[in-house]
Amino acid sequence: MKQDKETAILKTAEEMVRQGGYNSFSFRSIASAVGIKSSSVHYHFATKEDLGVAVTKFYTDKFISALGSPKSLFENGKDPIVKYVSMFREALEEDKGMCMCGMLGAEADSLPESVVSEIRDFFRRNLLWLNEAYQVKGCNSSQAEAKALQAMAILEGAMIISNTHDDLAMFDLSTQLLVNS
Amino acid sequence: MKQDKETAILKTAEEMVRQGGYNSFSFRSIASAVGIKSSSVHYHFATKEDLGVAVTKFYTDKFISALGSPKSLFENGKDPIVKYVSMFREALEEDKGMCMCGMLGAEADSLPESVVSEIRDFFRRNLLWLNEAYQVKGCNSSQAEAKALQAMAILEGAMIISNTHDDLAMFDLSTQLLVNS
DNA sequence: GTCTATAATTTGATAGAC
DNA sequence: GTCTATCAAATTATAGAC
Repeated sequence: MKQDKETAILKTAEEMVRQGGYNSFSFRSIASAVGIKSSSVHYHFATKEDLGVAVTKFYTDKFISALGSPKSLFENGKDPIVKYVSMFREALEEDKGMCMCGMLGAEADSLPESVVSEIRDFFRRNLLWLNEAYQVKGCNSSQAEAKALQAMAILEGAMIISNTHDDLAMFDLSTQLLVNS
Repeated sequence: MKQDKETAILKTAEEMVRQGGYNSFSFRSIASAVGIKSSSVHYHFATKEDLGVAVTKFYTDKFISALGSPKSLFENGKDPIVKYVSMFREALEEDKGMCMCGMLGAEADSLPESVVSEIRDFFRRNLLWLNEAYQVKGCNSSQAEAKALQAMAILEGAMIISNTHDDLAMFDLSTQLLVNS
């Protein structure tokens, strides 16, 4: 696997944000984890805001890519919503903490506007995906839009509760309505 | 309204946590907002962990008290779930940011265990309330337990999404299944 | 690209006067 | 209870050598 320093920095930042939020990572802690000095992190990302924007884009692109298209999932006999739920579940299971944009969305009031803009882009793209998924499953456009938002809310909330209690069963019970329908 | 310094500190801390999380408040920022010096804040709460525990208890007690009992709400012709949803909505509307324990729950992996324990207590007491509410509305014990958890998840997630977009309509659409049933 | 060194600020926390 | 004064550590960020 290709692993240049820039990617290593982004991966480390992602992990730290998902466990403790925007204020829980520092240039030094990332540098230390990657095996370089903090000034070298600044070489790749001039300011914390720049790094915040970059890691949010990094996370969103990776997440959307891993999903595939709702239509092709459906055509292969897989329920795209079940797939979507399992993506969140795996993130919890691997002990990586919260959905990064759920975490940052909670902190939005205290974050730079450029970062908030990227968080919104995460939700916009994910809601589009879910909307398409519900239409593939037979919903009309207006039903699909509402269901997409409701699914997103359930998943973000389920992550919070499950993360707090370190209990995957709470995630499963919270999201069972999404999986059985 | 009685407003001793200790309460003023807790109120300020609550507001800051709800907007930016555990790492977004400092002894100095609280002191400045309350009109005292940081050493005086330390007089009331020796360590940040102590203050974190205290503000979480403060928030939970206030939240539960404001709810009233599901049974008496129901007997007065009010749907306890509708009341519960409106409590979260008002918090968003007054621009106070996230549910404090939703915020802290997201950050749980990086918080002192004593604080995490209080966050869990918030969820435990709220899930008990919701459980009772659904039983009052006619659910059996097992249905009520699942519905309580699902309602909590929807509300926490709806707050994240609505907070990110600064858009109450997204909260309303996310939670409409709770209100219409 | 990475390093050393350092600046300027903020942080949690303490000692001791009043 | 609140203050002044202070500390040690951590923070974001920059300058300049290699």
